[in-house]
Amino acid sequence: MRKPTIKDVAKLAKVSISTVSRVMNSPGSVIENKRNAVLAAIEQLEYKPNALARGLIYKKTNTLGVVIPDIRNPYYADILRGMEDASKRLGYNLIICNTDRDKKRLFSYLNSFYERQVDGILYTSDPVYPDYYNELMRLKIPVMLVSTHSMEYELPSVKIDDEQAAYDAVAYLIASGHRKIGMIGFDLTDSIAGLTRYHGFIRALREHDLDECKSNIVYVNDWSYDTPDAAAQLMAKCPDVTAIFTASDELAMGLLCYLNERGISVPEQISVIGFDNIRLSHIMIPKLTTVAQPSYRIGSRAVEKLNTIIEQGEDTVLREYLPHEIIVRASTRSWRG
Amino acid sequence: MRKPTIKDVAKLAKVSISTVSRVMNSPGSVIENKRNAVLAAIEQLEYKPNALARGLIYKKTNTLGVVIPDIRNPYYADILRGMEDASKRLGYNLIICNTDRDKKRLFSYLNSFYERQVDGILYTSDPVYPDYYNELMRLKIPVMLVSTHSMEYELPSVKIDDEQAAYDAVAYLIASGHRKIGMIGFDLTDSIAGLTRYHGFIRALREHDLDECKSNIVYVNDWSYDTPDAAAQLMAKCPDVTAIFTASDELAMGLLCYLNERGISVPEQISVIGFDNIRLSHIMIPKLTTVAQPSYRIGSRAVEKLNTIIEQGEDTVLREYLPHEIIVRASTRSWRG
DNA sequence: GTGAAAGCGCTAACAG
DNA sequence: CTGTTAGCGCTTTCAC
Repeated sequence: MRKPTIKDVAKLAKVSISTVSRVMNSPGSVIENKRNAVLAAIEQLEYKPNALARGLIYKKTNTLGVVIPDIRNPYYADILRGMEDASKRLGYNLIICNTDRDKKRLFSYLNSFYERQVDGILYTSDPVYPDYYNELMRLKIPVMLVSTHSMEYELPSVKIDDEQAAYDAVAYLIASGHRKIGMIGFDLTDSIAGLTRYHGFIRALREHDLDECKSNIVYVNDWSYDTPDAAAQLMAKCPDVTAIFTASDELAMGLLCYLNERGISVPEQISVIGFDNIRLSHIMIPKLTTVAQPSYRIGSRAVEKLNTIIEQGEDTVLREYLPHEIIVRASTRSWRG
Repeated sequence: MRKPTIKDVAKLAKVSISTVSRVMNSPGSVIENKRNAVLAAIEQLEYKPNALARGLIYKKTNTLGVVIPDIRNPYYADILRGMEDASKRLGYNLIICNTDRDKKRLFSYLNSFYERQVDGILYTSDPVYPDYYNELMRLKIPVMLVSTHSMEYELPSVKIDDEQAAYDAVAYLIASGHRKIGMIGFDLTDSIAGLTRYHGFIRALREHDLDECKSNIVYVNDWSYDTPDAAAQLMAKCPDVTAIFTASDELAMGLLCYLNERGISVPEQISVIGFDNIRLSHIMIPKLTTVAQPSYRIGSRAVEKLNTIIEQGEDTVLREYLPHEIIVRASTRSWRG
């Protein structure tokens, strides 16, 4: 029942283990009849090289570690899928870990990545706080920030321009004639999905002389499952809004649900624009207008970049921004002031 | 920049590498002052043992491989989350692979699992076809079937009783007074989520003398993203149904979307009951009645079972069934015949 | 108690 | 071209 090793193959093929090793790594350097004997033995024993032993020597495991807040969040699931496909293409396997944005959990996983000698780390969780950065540096393992970035530190990243994307969403609403606009955003302590999108919202308002809307905003912690509750808070705060921008499609779905229950029709009475373009957004009621992130591409691009860093030591572009796009569907309409 | 090894620690602590090894594995057997010296050296160098080297010796990698159709499917995402939490608790890491239900892709990943010496495999994809079974057996690695099972082969599994769950869903509709019932199901070639739920549907009809509804069914291949399309097909086939059972919540969401566009109100004109109880089902419009699978628990239980098989060689219960439950929300109502 | 040495499975000089 | 040998980093006898 023991798995066959290179020795077993060598014995069966009546050659030395180095010859077996050669037929696997540089077949041309082995004379044909011996090579065939080895190949036959490999076939017969169903031999497959032990990746641990190889990894020990090559100091390369072809494994990437990924830390992600929660795989159940469809936005991250899309990114992960992009990572996975690119990884398969480039010969890596992914060790995926959910951090729940918890520091202990994150550090514990990073430690495990180190021990397992992963070739690189895909960091898709939270901004990079100073102590996180230190921990990451201690590991001496290439890191790629995904859907997050850092201006303080020289860490490579792939993401969209969140500030601009939020700006575009709100500007779209304004261009459609809306003058009373609200927002459901993520906590401002989240400097990536929270603060930046808030900034985009504010900038759009200011540039269009709508400063009075500045306080029409409600925040949720991370990926709240009580999204209708956030909607309720916002509507209590500013009942007269005609359009709402949400920082995620989940939030938008909760909002849609809340408005529907209150008998407020979308988009007739209130327009809603989401963020992310998750796969379900086109079967929401009504179909959701949203700013699309190239989530899958963010994931795959991140792996590609990480791979070039692993192989070449560095990459040309440090902070890479992928284009976002507004997908107009049925949840928004123009407002006849 | 090289990672410190046990040798570095030994040198710094002025002891042999065996002593270092001992303080890590049986600290009691090392005299105190030496132990402290070693501990100090470990601290100073930030030394962490190389899991590859250890794995080579112990023949245990504390890694589990999981094959799953598509991580973007929220049902599987929930299962994965359960797996992940249990894995963390039990000291494993997960290598997650999306198969897209593609045989080549699956086999390629299984092969990679073998080479990487994973301690066990979580198989959450497709029924176990004969050639899949053979491949699995060749690996000589413990396998756990998750949300799928096999009656032909002696493979351990964790899932719900799909036939009964579907039966219960349909029986619930019937008990609510519905007599014209339709179903959107998965392809019957899918012996797990397709065939069994179809059987449950049929049995419920037969036991309640509703055989005339037997053909009110439409099938989709796997997790179709054109769920509204399937809904359209069903409504064309049997426009007079008053209740529809869908084999997944995604399908239900697509149906809800389609019905809404056609101006057919749910549940007033048509009741809808889904399957899975994904996290979003409680913010659908209307909130979805569904048969809940304990998805998270299925994932965590699977890891627990696999762990006992890995550690003890076998488990008490081979095929384990977890309870399902009907969650009544707003998408169904009783029918006054 | 502790160091020397063998070995996990494999690759990579190094001779021949 | 191919076998022998020396490791990769760590654990584990086996003597001392």
